[in-house]
Amino acid sequence: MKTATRSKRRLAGLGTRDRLFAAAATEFAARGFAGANVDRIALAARVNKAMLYYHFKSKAGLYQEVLKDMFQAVAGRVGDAAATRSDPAERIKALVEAIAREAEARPHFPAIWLREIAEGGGHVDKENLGIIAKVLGHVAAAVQEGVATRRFKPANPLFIQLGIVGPLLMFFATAPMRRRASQQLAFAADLTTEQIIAHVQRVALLTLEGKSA
Amino acid sequence: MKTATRSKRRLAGLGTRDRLFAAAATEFAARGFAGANVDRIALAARVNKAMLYYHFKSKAGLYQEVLKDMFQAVAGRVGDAAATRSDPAERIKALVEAIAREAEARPHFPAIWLREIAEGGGHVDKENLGIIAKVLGHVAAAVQEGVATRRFKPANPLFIQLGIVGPLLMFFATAPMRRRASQQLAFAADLTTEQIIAHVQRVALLTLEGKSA
DNA sequence: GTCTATAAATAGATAGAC
DNA sequence: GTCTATCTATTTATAGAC
Repeated sequence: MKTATRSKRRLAGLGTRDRLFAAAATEFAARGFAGANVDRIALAARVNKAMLYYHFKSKAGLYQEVLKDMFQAVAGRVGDAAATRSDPAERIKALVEAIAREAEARPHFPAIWLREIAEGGGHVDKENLGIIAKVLGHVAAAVQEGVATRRFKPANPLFIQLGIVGPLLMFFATAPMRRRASQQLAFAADLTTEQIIAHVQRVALLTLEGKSA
Repeated sequence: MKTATRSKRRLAGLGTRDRLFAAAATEFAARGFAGANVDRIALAARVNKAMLYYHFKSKAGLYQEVLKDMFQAVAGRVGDAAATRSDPAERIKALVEAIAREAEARPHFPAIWLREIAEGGGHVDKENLGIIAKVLGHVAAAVQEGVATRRFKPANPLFIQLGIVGPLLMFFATAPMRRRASQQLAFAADLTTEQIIAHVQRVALLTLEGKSA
């Protein structure tokens, strides 16, 4: 199926504002904020460019909406996952799955997040920074409780977080590149979300439960 | 020390071409290819803008030089590390350290690499793609040998690679963000390269040696 | 190799009609 | 809410003198 067709289908039934939003998320993920082009966004949304300014005020305003939506969605899913498990190990596993599922639900999320990291969080306002800190807080709490009950060895929560988010973001973001090189790299082809989830969960728990250095 | 002073010191003694190159690497890392500005690069290099075109032909040409230098340096260091160890576990550890040391030596490397991943490798030409594949090949070879001698459990080399590169890139790239939030996040402050190296080495070996799923 | 001046294109944003 | 036409600023790139 051609890209235009796929994007047409994804846009079907959405109102003008939502179509602009969806097209913008894709454009920002593919090209970054500076590389994104409002003409292209409007074209992809099949909406007049002026509507973009009518609904979002500016390119920057549109980007902020995309960022906010993304962070809130991730934090929401992670918060739910953490709230419904009491066992620290189960909670870590649920956190991993929550992040991975969100990357599936919002395909623009990994690329945009990687770019924000590369940028040093330049576009991340205080509200979004708080959301990120909350996610890290969930990880830290699970680690701390596991350590308190001797189920985990002491570990820096940031390292645990990096060991979860880093591989997940890279896995999803490299999907197009891997597809392109799949002829040469057999083991890099046809990997599923389930597989990466299981792997990252296993690594996280081995790290927390395994013998220390 | 102010930024201007630091950059002035870093540029001291370099020729025009090298100063442009150094300034460009910093600019591309901070803003990405699209966000980078040739006027700003020339200003930071304290060189006339026309010299940029004289030496590099275009903004894109300059970026390609930076990319090529970066990939070759990483691949070189990783290749050396792999060549001088026979034990698979030692080789994995050496690979981790090689990548981390390169991130220290070329501070622009993590951000640029993260951006290229986010972009789906759009600027990565065939030569550079080959270099990346070679690094992944070193990881795959070490994994395979370890499995053959029963020291490692079977594992997908790509997942091992993601578990090494993902956390390392994130660690170095988030350094500025972490510094900004260090008041709120005690455990995220004052982490050293040695610590992240030791951690990633440990995780990689636990993953390869630990009990499977 | 170095610089000034400027061409040429791109792209964000808005006015104003409907 | 929607669209056309256009303004304006920015920015890559080059011509040509020294």
